[in-house]
Amino acid sequence: MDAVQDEAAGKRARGLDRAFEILDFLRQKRQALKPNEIAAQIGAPRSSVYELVNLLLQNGILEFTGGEGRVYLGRKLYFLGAAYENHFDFTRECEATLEQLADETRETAQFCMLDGNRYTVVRMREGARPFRISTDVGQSVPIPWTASGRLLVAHLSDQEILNFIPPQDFRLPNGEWLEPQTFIAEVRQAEREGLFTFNSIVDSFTHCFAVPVRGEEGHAAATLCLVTPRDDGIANRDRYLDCLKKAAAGLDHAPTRPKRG
Amino acid sequence: MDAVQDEAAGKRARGLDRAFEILDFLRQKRQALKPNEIAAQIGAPRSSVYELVNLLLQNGILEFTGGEGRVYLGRKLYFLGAAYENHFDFTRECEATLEQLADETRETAQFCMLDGNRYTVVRMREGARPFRISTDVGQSVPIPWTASGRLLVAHLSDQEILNFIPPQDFRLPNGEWLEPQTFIAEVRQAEREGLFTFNSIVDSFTHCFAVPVRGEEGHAAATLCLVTPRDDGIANRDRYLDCLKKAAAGLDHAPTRPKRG
DNA sequence: CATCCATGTCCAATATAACGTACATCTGAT
DNA sequence: ATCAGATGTACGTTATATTGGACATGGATG
Repeated sequence: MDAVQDEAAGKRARGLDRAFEILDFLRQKRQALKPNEIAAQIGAPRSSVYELVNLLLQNGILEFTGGEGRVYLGRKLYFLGAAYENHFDFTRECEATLEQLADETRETAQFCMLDGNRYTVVRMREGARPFRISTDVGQSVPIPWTASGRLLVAHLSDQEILNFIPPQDFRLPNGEWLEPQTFIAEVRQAEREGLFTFNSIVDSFTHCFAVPVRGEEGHAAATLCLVTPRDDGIANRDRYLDCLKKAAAGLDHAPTRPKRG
Repeated sequence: MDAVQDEAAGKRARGLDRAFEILDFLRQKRQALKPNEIAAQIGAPRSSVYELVNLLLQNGILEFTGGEGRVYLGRKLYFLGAAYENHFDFTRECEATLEQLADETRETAQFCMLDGNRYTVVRMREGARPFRISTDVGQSVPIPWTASGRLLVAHLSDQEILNFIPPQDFRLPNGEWLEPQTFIAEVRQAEREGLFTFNSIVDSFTHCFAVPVRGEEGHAAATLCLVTPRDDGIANRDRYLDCLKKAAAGLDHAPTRPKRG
């Protein structure tokens, strides 16, 4: 379930890698955990985890919270993240764009990016009739499960895509197997059309629309999405896509443009 | 100028510590740097820095940006920081409070916290007549230079304060030496009164007001501040302090209250 | 009471990470 | 052309970080 980067068996893990594995794990769990639980759930030696957790605590990267020795992500990470956000200043424009999209369509609008080799919703604006959205902000999910995923890897070659996406991520949440070649065909189609839409794979009642937000290098640095009830989505398809494209045009080149420097 | 944590000379540094030293350094500089520059400026072996930078790049903790092999904080840090912000959900209330403060006083309002053993402005709302504020958001500065600093260490014993604050931080920006005992006396006074105000040490034309925002443990987890022209500040002292105290009361216990869990 | 498990600490063995040094380019100055 | 500095790479040495396992504790269970 974890440990994607284990190259060979029986090798010692580097402290740095384990440390960030711990941080990522806490982010996924979204709750404070005891060092012991962390060790057990990520399959790392307990003594190593205790050592690393203590180091991270000293650095303010982790913090005690929730009692009983539980730890969670620390304030220092917030400061570092804020510095990133400040440098690549996309938040303000992004927020305004989502607002406008939600106003125009009354549907749920999302701003999405890659998180390593997975997909994540960076910001979301709920629509007029909020329903239970299947993926929360900050949760990272397999790329093939999402419409945006087709766009976010479109700049890679077929082989690079296969190397990039963990093989098990082609197993869909309903248990079905998505042929990588099928996925790649959809990627190429999405690339040509500059959009991708489908009935959600993750749930059974929504339709998803995604368009690319292009960064400095010209490929999709992010996506804008609408998540709609299936009937609504199909009925308003053209209008929704129009709104999305206009919105994306306003953000293009912005997500990777530094404010200064 | 750096390397506060060097215990004994001639010792090897731990990779993790160096890594976070690099991250913190980039945050301070607020710009992309070449690995070589980083090594030179933090006084670390070049080969070590190159190795660590490459590791951090692989993890998405650092990113290439600015060309010429320059690196800066990466997207992964943004995600981790967002998870922290989501867990300790203070941003929304904080933003609203600063807005209100700025409206009521027309002065610059700040929300400040400790960053390790230094002070940093987490969020700021500019007042009606924006002047050049001496400390930007995200820059960390010595605790003794700030009004908030008196409040943020008030829960520590005298000895703990002396151990906590790096000795060189008692050297003020104008070159004067602030006696630690004088500082501690001010801390105790601030603790009794539940506020601290003074003419800024950092510049020569502002007056600073600070009140504590109390966290779960009952001590100052953060502060709210007003930075005003000296005349204005002295003329409106009582009203400003009133606004600050009301605002802080609205945030009390909030900064460390988890949204869930 | 005896057992079991979860939790945390301590310690020695050894795989390896951090470091110094040498080397290869490239650029600009003299 | 020659030199000096800045930048990045490669590699062997050695200090040490990672690890497994022993040990201690406390709560729950039978």
